[in-house]
Amino acid sequence: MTSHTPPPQERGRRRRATLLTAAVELLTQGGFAAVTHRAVAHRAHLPLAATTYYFTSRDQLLAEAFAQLVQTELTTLHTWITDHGLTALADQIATADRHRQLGLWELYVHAGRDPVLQQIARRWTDGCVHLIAQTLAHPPDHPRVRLLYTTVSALWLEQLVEQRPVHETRTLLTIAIENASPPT
Amino acid sequence: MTSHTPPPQERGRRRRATLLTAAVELLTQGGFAAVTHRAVAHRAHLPLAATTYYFTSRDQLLAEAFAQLVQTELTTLHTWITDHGLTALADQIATADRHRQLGLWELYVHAGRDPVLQQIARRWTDGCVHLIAQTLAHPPDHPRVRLLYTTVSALWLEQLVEQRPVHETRTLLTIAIENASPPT
DNA sequence: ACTAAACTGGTACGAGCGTCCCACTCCTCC
DNA sequence: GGAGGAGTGGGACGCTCGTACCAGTTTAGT
Repeated sequence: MTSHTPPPQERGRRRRATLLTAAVELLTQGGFAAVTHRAVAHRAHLPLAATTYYFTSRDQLLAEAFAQLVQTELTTLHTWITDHGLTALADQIATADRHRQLGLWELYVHAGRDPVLQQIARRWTDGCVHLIAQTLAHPPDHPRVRLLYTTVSALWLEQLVEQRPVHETRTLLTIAIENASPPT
Repeated sequence: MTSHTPPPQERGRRRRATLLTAAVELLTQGGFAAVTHRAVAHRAHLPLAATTYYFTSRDQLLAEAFAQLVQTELTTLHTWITDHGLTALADQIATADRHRQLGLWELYVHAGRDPVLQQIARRWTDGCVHLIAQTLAHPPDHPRVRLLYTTVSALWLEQLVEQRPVHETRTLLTIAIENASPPT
């Protein structure tokens, strides 16, 4: 199994999914280095060899975990924004599972060194931009939308890493959204 | 030597510095995981045991390397901005050593999991904000300055990781700077 | 000149890693 | 119901890692 062809049997597919979930969980808890074959297998309650049976290499496992993480994160963000609006994002950032987010960013930065991951990283950015454009009812390729996303993501990362008081982030976020909504 | 007291002898201090430089270089080339005792020692042309003699642990070595990296990066940025101005930053980002920058960001994200590194990360942000405030002749605690820094850093990271066309980054950067300079 | 501390460098240890191997069992399809 | 592929799981290999050890050498202070 060199490429990614899903296992033909039902149980195999389930096992593969279990491993992937375990990998994502480990990634979001201990970051990057925590995703080892043994740790994944142990967490999934499967023997070690299952990891190499369903994934050709650790890199492939990580890439798929990243893709899945991005996917779920996008849908989570989508429902949150439609429910609470953009400005309340600061609270979402403060509330959300820190380690999960850190794992996501860790992989994002790592994507700079790996073309496969880079593609997934772009998909993430595009997804977020699309999401914001939808919320603001702007065309998705509008530079201001693009800029707003960039700013929001940076605020997010900064809050995540440096853990400054939340109200600062909220203030900055408000200004950023104002900037993105030019005189109508 | 549990804490960080500089070696009393001249040669010792030189060796310690050599090791630190080697660690920074490795960090900027292979990222994070590349900074092992053996790799550092080999690069510094010193025996393995020198690393554990001058640094209590790998964590300490990494922390000091991060601090040094932040320091030099800040001064580099300072001279570049005073020479070429803020808008030309996009070119700087495109020109600069990608791996070096990636290493820096890698550690930045990792700082979210480590209080010691977190402090250094804050110092970095504060330094950059101070720098931008100086350039724009604004008070350093002005929210717009703070926001501009955040946006710039995000553009920087995005360009670094996703490697999109540079002119996009330049466009966004220009808008961001406009936003930060309100109607005077 | 002598002593104590700083320093040196080769080596060893135990652990964890990715990956591979292989005898075995189960399932599916003819 | 038998063959063959899919799946299973225990173990092993070769490697690198952080760290510790220690006999020896250099240096600084008296």
